[in-house]
Amino acid sequence: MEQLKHKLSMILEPNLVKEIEESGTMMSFKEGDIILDYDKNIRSMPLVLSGTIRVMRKDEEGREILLYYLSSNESCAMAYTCCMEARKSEIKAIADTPVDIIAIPHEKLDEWLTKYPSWKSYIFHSFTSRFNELLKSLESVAFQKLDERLIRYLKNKTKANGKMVVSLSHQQIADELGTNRVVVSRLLKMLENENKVILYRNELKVLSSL
Amino acid sequence: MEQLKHKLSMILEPNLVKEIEESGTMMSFKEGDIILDYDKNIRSMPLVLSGTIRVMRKDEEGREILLYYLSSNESCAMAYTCCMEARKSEIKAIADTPVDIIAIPHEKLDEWLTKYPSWKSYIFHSFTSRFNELLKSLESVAFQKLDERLIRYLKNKTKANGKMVVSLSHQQIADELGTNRVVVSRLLKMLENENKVILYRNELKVLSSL
DNA sequence: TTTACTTTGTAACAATAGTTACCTTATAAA
DNA sequence: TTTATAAGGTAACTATTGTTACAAAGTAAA
Repeated sequence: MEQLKHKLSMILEPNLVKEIEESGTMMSFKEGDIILDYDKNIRSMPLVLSGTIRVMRKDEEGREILLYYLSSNESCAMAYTCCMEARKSEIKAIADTPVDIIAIPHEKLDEWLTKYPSWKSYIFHSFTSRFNELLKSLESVAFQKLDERLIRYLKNKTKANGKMVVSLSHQQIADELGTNRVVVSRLLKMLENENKVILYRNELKVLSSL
Repeated sequence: MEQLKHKLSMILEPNLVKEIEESGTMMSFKEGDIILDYDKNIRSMPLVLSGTIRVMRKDEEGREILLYYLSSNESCAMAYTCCMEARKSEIKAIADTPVDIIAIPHEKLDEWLTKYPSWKSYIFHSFTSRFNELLKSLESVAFQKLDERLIRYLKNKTKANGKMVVSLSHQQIADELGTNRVVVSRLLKMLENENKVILYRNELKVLSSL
């Protein structure tokens, strides 16, 4: 709780931090836990205290795509809009590492917007960040070849999680990139031959040369 | 001006409409005019009264991508975030048809957010819409083949502009889809053979069978 | 009416990505 | 330890998209 106070006080005004403490709910998740799922009602917005959350979206044909990662002090703009408009979740949020969050009840989201200027800036800043992440993804998918996208993916992943080991099977990586396993194996093997990664079973290590 | 009043009063509260009239600036653009350009300071946010605006973004390598179209009563979330954070434009907005807008000065954007609930809903709703447009684009680029993307593009374009004629060269279409001219010519010719479009020079007509 | 320029059509080929099939090697379960 | 299952490696092939080159036709300028 002290950790929370300290982290948030860097960006939010004291009275607001106090209110967050009072009305927010601290929650912890272990790696792989589903924090939000499709079609559930969203009644609160998660604010990440520590760890990394992976946010996915599913299209009409059931194909999933990775939207972005949320790390410390970030919050989910998509969850926010769902809360505000009382819509069901169109996203899934999964703990990519062990995660601590504080869940803000939806009534407060709106109330604080008019009450605390720092909350307003924080929320709009959050929207801007998510927009930019999405735009970068869009550019990546539109213009980059798969090998470049894979490299970008691995870099993002290691950066978000703060460790150089990516604990995923080739199949899982393929799913997140929207391609298939054989292609990922092929490209990863090439990266290994270029001494940019080391491959293990269900795991790979990203080297600094990547 | 009466047209403006009527359109906005459907979604915004009367006092706010009055304020918009007082502090907003009406502007008209003809097809092809640049409404906002990269690296310019954005001091106001456009709210579209009539016509269609095409919003583009350029990546580091100078490649442009189509983000979305804005039609009647819509506003540009990207411009909004730029205004709020006093950043330079990262987008370009072009009149896709003759366009009337009302430009809202940036001081008001923030002020109204706390003052008028309907403005707050309107802005958040606008963010949500733009998010969803981007997500659809992302899904389209990630999962659809080029022929499907071209069809989606033509449908969007005709829907946004309200006419079945698309007045663009194959080269311009290729640029917006991030591919090259020969590919577009090839695919358009196939669509013509399937009686889904009719091709002319610098123009094509979308048929109802598309 | 020449001339120059732009747009479109098309063929031939190259590069990239996706698919199928099958094998080897870990790992977990019985 | 045997067996079953999951993960990864690789080859061969197909499909899709991108590239180059060139011809034909339309349009605008001289």
